[in-house]
Amino acid sequence: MGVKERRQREKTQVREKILDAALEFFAREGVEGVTMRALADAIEYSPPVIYAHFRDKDAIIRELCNRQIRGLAQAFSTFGALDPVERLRRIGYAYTDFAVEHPSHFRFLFLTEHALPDELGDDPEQNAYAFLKQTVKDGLAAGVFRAGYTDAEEIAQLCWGGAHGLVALHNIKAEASWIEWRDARTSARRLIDATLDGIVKPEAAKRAARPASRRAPVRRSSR
Amino acid sequence: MGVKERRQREKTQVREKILDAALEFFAREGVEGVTMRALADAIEYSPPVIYAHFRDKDAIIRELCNRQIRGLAQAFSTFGALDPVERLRRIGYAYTDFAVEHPSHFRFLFLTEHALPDELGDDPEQNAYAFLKQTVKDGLAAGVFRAGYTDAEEIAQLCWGGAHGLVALHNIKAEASWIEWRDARTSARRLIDATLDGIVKPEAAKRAARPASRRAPVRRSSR
DNA sequence: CAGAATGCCTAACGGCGTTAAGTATTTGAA
DNA sequence: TTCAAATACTTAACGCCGTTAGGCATTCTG
Repeated sequence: MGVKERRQREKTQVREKILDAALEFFAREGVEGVTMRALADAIEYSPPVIYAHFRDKDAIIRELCNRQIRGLAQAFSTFGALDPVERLRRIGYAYTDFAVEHPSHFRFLFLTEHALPDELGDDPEQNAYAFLKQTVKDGLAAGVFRAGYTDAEEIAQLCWGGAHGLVALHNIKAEASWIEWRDARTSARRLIDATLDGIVKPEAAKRAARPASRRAPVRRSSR
Repeated sequence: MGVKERRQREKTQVREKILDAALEFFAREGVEGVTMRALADAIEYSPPVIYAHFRDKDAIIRELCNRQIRGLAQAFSTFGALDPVERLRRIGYAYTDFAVEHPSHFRFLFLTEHALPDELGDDPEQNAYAFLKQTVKDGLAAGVFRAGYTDAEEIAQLCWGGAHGLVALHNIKAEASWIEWRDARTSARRLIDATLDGIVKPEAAKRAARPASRRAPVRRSSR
């Protein structure tokens, strides 16, 4: 009796259709471009069908964002073998790249408040932060930070904040004509470098591997 | 014939009542807590009356925010006599203090996209940015920045981004239980100090006056 | 005192997320 | 094969929202 299996398969297919349609609207027009009625139109069902697959609209967006940020968290983990300072740098770069490449996802995840998922354990966003914090702890153990920086939690927050600021502003104020925006990727990297220079000891920064590719020109323009 | 005057006076009184009520809702619940119907209830008029005073809801919020940020821009201008580096530091501190003290205003101004006012000339937000840029130019003229920092616009954006990041995250993620937030004011100051250390030459940082009050404990907790 | 202008209201429009209620269709067992 | 139960899906609605149309008083102007 493959009935159950077929039904399950059909159900996940519809679920994927919803997510596909949602992603298209979301990437193009942000969270406000995703409406349940437009979604229903796109998948050729009536609106209530969506609620058989997702608790509410927020759950759809969160699923989209979690899928993207999972990749970011995985990228973080590939930096595990590097020197702590260089690892921090790479984490920052990956974060700002994510912000520039997925502005809608970034906005939803880090520029708006939204209810947390029920299952807190395996939230990729949380994992990424935990990885950052672990990196800071490794750095503390290696004594790379300047005098006065002893609290891992605080240092992690400083690093996150340092990487976050510029891409956040760029995301929100990209249309402001009174700012002559520079390339967001390049500026973000410069800010991360400067912040790290301000936090870590000079000799630790020197000690960290600095491959030439790190300062190579970025691929695309900022918008 | 004081009729016109009286009418004008009555009109501005109603306008102020709208703004007062809006500020109360806005400060407590953010932009979503301000609804035209609730506003109408509060001022004891029907909703359409509001449209005789403001083009739309956005204009109300913008007026509230402009009033607050005007104070910030004025605070900036009092730093004009200081050494450029110290001026940058004070600008950053004032910015993050504003973010912590007026979270709803800060969120609307710097964490969400919204239409710009028609009159671009005297936008305080724009003025504040212009002041920051001028300070950077003064710093460039005094040669305080490290090698590689030559673009005033970019440096201004780095400074803004450096101050912005942590308070922005704190504003949006204050409820996230997986972050053990440190005091936002203190952390923001540390991040600003670190970023400046990374951008300006060490001797220029030393040269800048560093009053003891700058590192004094802040007045209130972060929320 | 007529006519114009103003102030203010009720009612509605079209949008949103979400839910209730009902009707087909499909399923699994008697 | 028949029949009840479960499932899939629909239309219609609820209660919000920002905003606007239309109309009734009141007030001002000449």
